[in-house]
Formats: sequence, structure tokens, C-alpha cells
Amino acid sequence: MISGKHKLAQPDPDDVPKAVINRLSLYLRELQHLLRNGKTTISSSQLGRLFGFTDAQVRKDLTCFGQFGHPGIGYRCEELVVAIRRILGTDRVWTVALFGVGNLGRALLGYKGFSAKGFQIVAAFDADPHKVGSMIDGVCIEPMDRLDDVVARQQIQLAMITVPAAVAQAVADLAIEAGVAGIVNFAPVTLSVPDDVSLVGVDLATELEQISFSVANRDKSG
Amino acid sequence: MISGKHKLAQPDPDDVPKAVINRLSLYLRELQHLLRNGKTTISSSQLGRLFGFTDAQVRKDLTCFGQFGHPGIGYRCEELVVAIRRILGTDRVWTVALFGVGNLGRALLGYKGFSAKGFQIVAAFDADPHKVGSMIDGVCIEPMDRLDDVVARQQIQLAMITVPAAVAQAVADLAIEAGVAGIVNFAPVTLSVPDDVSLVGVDLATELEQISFSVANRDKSG
DNA sequence: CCGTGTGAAATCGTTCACAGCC
DNA sequence: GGCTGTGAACGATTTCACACGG
Repeated sequence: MISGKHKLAQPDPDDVPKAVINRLSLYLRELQHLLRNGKTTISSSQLGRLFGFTDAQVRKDLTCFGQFGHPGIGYRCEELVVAIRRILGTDRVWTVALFGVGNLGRALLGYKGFSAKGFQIVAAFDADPHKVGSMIDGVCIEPMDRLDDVVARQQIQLAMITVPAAVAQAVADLAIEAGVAGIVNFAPVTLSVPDDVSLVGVDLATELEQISFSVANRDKSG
Repeated sequence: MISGKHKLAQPDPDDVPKAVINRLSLYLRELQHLLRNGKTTISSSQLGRLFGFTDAQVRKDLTCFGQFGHPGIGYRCEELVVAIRRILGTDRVWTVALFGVGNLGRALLGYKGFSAKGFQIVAAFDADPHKVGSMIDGVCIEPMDRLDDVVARQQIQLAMITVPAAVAQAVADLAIEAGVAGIVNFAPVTLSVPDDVSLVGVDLATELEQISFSVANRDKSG
């Protein structure tokens, strides 16, 4: 049974809009920041204003998953942090493998923000024999043929892909075959994965294109 | 007057959904890939299938900005690439400055994908005097007090922020003050910027949280 | 008072279905 | 035949507005 003094609804995740999950991540980040600054409660309108969202939106996002607020008071930051972490599944540690130890891969290996949020990179793979065997940020670089072995032994659940675009699909296929359940893909290609594998793609150039569009069209506004 | 043999509508950018721009980036990426493989035309349904979109969606996304298709034929890849680049504003080169030369900053400096898409990182700033003056991937690391100077001289239009979260807002304020029109923020904080500055935030931990949510809730489906 | 939770209304985005063209 | 462009129908998400609780 799910414990805790607040109702935690568990809706079919398919009818929770993806955008809601994105906002929950933002709320969580901000709440943790507020907590460090000694704030103990916050209202939906205060929280929303930090991001330009309405108060109703914040409340709707949260009531998707249960009732976490206190009428007349607002939300207690600490309670809400616990609740959102449970919703997102980050109330436990996830094991992550990195594929491709190039510039970006090395940066991710050294990124402090992951472990703070409950994601631990416990293995890294690269095709280059010169990199294999070396140690980066406490992680030993493995050759791809040790994949099944390492994923099974370290119980790896998630993959981050930072290999060149041309081989990203092949690497994803191998990772899935080995048993990973979710993938964050940084290679600039669209991967196809089975329905039972979660996928998000992050394309750095695409992010810049969003900006270039809005800057280039700023004046055409009306 | 805007030239070219196809109509290029210029709608108020505010009534084009942000999601459309995102998809245009994906179409562009895929079209360039198809072109390299010698494909000359593609239909909306073929293009959509690559991403799991419907044919109608692809056509609607494009007709937002004009008429680029040929009934009975589909879209000519080369024409469409030109059109989308013009829409996104990447038919010219953008000058970008990088703020914060840590792990992630160095990775972005070395990322080939940017220049291929028309984004050139022409300057980098860091607060650490040990880094200032060194050269990374052809870019000289400057101290923050040279900001106005460098932005003006190099005509810098966009900023990428990879400094620690605690100083990200201050750095953004300085960059905006110096004249930058758009920002991609990699620091895990919500920045606030004036209306006339474009902003996108990329939080690496948040991307992993999207995956952890869907993996953690995979079974509760129904 | 202030603030949450929530059905109802409004808005926004996607898909349908078909006229017109090659 | 195949395919685009597009108004109309649909579905999803956001906002409104108010009942209820502290």
C-alpha cells in the first residue's frame, strides 16, 4: 500500500499530458531552491508567477496526482517536494549508462546535477579502443562488447546516447536489447524504439533554432 | 520584397504554436539527411511517418508559412530545406557567445553541429582568471569585464549560458545589457528576461526526470 | 479574509474529409 | 492514380469562477 498522509492518486500515465510532467520538474527545482532559502510554504499563485503560469494551472497540475495543498495556507514546500519526487519516480536512485565518450559525453559524466536529482551514471561505453579502460570522473570506459554483461551486473535502467548520429540508432538498439527501459538521445537523429521503451530527444542545434526563429521574427509581431 | 518562387507568408510569430517551430526543426534535420541520401521529393505522409505525426499535421505546419508543396508530387526536399531555413532564420549565420567554460561549456565549444546549422560560437567568457586567455577550439576565453567590448565588436546576437546556477541570472542580465537578443540557458534555474529577449531553457536533469516518470509508471497503464 | 480543488467554459492544437491540381 | 491546402469537427489543455475549508 502507498503510505504517507496525503492522497497520492495514480492516474493512467497516458492521460497525464507530457507538459504537466515538464512543469512538475520545474516546480520541484524551484521548491528545492525555496527550501534552501528557508521558505516553508508557497501558494499556487506565487509558484506560478515564478514561471509565468496561472495559479489555476499549478493547482490542476498537482491535483492530477492527489491533494497536496492546505486551504488558506498554500502548499508546504517540504511536503510538496516529497510528493513530486514520488510522482516523478526520483524518490529512488536510477542507474544510467552513457554511450559515447566524446566532448558531450565527458561533460555529462562530470555533471553534478544528475546525482543530486537521483541519477547515477555507473557505466560508460565507447567504440574507441584508446578510450576503453581509462577512468573518467570515477567511471571506467567499457568496450561495447561488454554491454550485456555490464547492464546486467550493474542493473542499468536508463541510457544517455552521445554517439555520432550515424551510429545512434544501432547503439540504441543494442542498449534496448541489453535491457534499458529509457533513453535520452543527444544525437541529432530521430530514433525509433519499441513502445515499451521511453525516449526523449535533446538536439542542441534545435534549441538554438527556436531562439533564432523568435529573434528573427521579433519585429513582425502584431 | 521577399523573393523566391514560393509564397512565404509571415504570420505574427505569436500565433504560431511553439510546437510547430520545434517540428520544423525536426523536418529540416530529416530533409537534410534525405537529401544526402539522394532523395529529391517526399510527401507529407512519408515525412510524418518518420516522426509518428499525421500527414495533415505536416501540411498544416508548413502552410502556416506559405505554400511549398506540389499537388500530386509532394515536397521537393531541396526547396523545402531552403524554405524552412528561411522560416527559422537559419539562412544566415548567427553569432553566439558562450558564458561559462566548464565541462559543458567546453563540450559546446567543440560541438560540430552548431556551425553546420549556421550558429557560430565566436566568443567565450569565464570568471576564472586561470581560464582567461587560453584558447579552446579556436575561441579565446575572455574575462567578463570585456563583455560589452566583445559583444559590440563581434556583433554577438545570441548567448549560451553554462555557468553555475547561482550566477546564471546575473550573467544573463549582463549579456542582455550588452545587447544579446536571445539566450539558451543550460543552468538549472528559471531566468527572467525582458519581453524583447528570447529565452529557452535546457535542463539536463529535467530531461531525465521525464524518462524516469514514464519508466516508473509504465505498468500503471490501462 | 486567503487559498485550494473542481466542474464548466473557453481556448488552443490536431485530425478529418474533401475540393482542386498534377 | 497520388498529393496538397484548407475549412470544419474534434479532442485536449488552459482558464474561469465559485463552493468549501482554515
